[in-house]
Amino acid sequence: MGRFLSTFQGRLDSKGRVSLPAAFRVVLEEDGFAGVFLHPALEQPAIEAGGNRLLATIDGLIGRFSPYSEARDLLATALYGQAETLRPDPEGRIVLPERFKAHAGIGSELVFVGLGEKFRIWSPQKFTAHLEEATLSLRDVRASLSAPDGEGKFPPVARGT
Amino acid sequence: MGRFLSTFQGRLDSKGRVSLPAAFRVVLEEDGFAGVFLHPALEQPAIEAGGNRLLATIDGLIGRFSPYSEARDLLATALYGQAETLRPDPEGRIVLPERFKAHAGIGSELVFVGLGEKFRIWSPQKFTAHLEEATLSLRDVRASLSAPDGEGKFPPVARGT
DNA sequence: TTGACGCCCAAGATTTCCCATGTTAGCCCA
DNA sequence: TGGGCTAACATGGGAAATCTTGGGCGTCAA
Repeated sequence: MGRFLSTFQGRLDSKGRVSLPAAFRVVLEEDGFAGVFLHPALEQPAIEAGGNRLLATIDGLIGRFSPYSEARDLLATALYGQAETLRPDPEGRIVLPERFKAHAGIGSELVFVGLGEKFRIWSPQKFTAHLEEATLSLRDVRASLSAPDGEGKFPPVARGT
Repeated sequence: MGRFLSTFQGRLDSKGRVSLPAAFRVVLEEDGFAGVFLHPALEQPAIEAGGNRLLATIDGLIGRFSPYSEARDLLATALYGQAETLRPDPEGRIVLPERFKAHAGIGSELVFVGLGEKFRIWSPQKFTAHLEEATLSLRDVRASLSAPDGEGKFPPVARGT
């Protein structure tokens, strides 16, 4: 299954529309999702977006808690309540809700960054800064890859698909 | 099947009507429910609402307790006894019973918050506070996902599809 | 008669759709 | 290998369809 790869620049037109990168639209269609699912990133001033795969991840997270449990309600509020599904117009453009633009500090320009099963939308400046920081942290991760298990800042974790 | 997603603002007009967000009406129709089912939230000053799926969840919850058990009576009283089914007018508006508005502290403005299989109706102020709490616990969950087993507010969960 | 409620109609404001125009990238052929 | 040609994309706007809101009426019931 295709992945979201590479980064693309975009600009909001006078009506607030941006076209999703064609490469990303292809992945979304493969994924069989009619539209894009978006939610604010937890720890970053960015928007996360994706299709069914992303949605399934979230469903999985919420679905572990039983209905009417406190944990479930809180998670659903933070994830579903802040999320949005947008349908691109026939040309593949979407309009970002004001709330998202505010969270990500997006003005008239933005950047789409592929992360494999999902992608992020950033303001160019914020992304540049984030990238720099990420590059630094990456060294630590890399170091932990070659260190014996259990050492390093990033403990290795088992992962499923 | 569609989910209730995102949050919407609403306002009561001079007759006490609010329009249900169009996106939510679509989900309710898909769900095949003629109207909206509402009941006061158990732990929060908010109203919970939904369609057949919500009803099924409630049935399941109550069904777990044996007939004539105290727990069952309590739940049934709280969930069914306080509930109400409203039918939107041709424009998709409903009138909230006074009792609900009182429970949720709703004045003339309110917020609809999608939670997947159901949605909640809050007073804007109360919701803002609740959202903050929800966001914090989401961070905890995220932390517990990457933390060593057994730590964090939320129990560790297995990963993988 | 008065008030609550349901239905109908009428704007206004958005959002969605449709079409037209630059641009870019890839391709074919001389 | 250079020069078009064509197909896909990204854009810009205008037109049409939706949604949200605010009232007007008529009905039913207290």
